[in-house]
Amino acid sequence: MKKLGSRPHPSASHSLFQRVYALVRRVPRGRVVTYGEVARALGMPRGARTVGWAMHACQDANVPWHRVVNAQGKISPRPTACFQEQHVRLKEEGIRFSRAGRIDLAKYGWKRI
DNA sequence: CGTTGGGCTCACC
DNA sequence: TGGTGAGCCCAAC
Repeated sequence: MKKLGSRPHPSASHSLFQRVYALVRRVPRGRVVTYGEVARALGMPRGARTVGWAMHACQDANVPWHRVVNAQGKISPRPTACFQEQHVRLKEEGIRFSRAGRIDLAKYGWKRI
């Protein structure tokens, strides 16, 4: 018997990436979610890295990629310029960063995910 | 059709 | 608070 684990949509017409984008699009201004939360919401409890890669590949301007941070409440470090852009965008939305560069997920985390 | 690697996470020091 | 190290998933090659 093969057990494939929890798959929300065995016959998803859209790719996983598209489902990631659809979910992230719902994150409201001034709120953030973590890669792991998005992954779990889509039925992949351990697919956080895949979500990260999906965001990396995202070219849809309607997807607020900057509202996705890591489980520590920090912007995932990467050698590209969008690292700083993410910080700027979040601050513009009113999100506060601790001196260590962390976001209070209890306060700014999107509760509806 | 096997490998690779990425905006990750979690469990431990 | 910070650093490792080992899993994990999926699209690209």
